[in-house]
Amino acid sequence: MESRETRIRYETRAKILKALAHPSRLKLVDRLAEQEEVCVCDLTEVIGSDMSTVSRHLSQLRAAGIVESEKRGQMVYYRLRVKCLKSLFACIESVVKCNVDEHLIVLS
Amino acid sequence: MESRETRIRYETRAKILKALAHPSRLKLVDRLAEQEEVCVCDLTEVIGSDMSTVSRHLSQLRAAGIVESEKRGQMVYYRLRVKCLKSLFACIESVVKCNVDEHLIVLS
DNA sequence: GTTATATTTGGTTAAACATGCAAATAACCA
DNA sequence: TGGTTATTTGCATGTTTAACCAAATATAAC
Repeated sequence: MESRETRIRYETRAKILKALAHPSRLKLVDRLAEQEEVCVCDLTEVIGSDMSTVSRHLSQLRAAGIVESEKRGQMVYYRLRVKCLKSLFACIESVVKCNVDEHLIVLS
Repeated sequence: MESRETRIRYETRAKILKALAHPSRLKLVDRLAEQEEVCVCDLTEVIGSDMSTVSRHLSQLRAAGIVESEKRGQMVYYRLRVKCLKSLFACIESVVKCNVDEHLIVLS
């Protein structure tokens, strides 16, 4: 017995977490946390994949409301739309630390 | 130019986020936040999927170090291993709120 | 207008994920 | 021992994801 609202709430949260749940996208967010805005070409260098791949990662972050973009000239600049990432990552890190402490190896 | 440590750090974080990035697993975490420990059978009722499916979701959360389990008798009890989920979800919620405010509909 | 640059989108392919059913385990009960 | 309950695992299936290349779009420069 679950209300439609409840279901949507969990799906919405999951969608946002999923948007963050990829090494390249985490790296993009980290890079955007250092500098107000960065163009796709610079972000592509950071990631080291094909630009089309990076563009799709950025689309996912934008669809989740984590970043926003603005085109100026022939370049597209992305910036973070969310300020609380630091506390979120602090939590993730505490999981990591706890895993390491207890020798629970998460990464294969 | 990326060190092995850096790569592993992002992969580790992504793995934890991915473990959380599913509606059923978020619901499991929410349920476990209300009560010290809950058996698989009760969690299965909360989710409403096949018990085998719920068991696999729980394995994923455990592999990421988010929950831990203990068998007592014929039942297996799961409990949260992480205490900071509240601030993590607060961040996710702030993204949701921001999205709603700006009429950026995240959910199809 | 033509050419070059930045970015996104279409198409394809391989890998990962989610799910349910059935079978395997394990513990308890009679 | 044999039967019941709780949980996990093997297997099959359909869905989603990630990646790259190539093509489309858009803007700037000449």
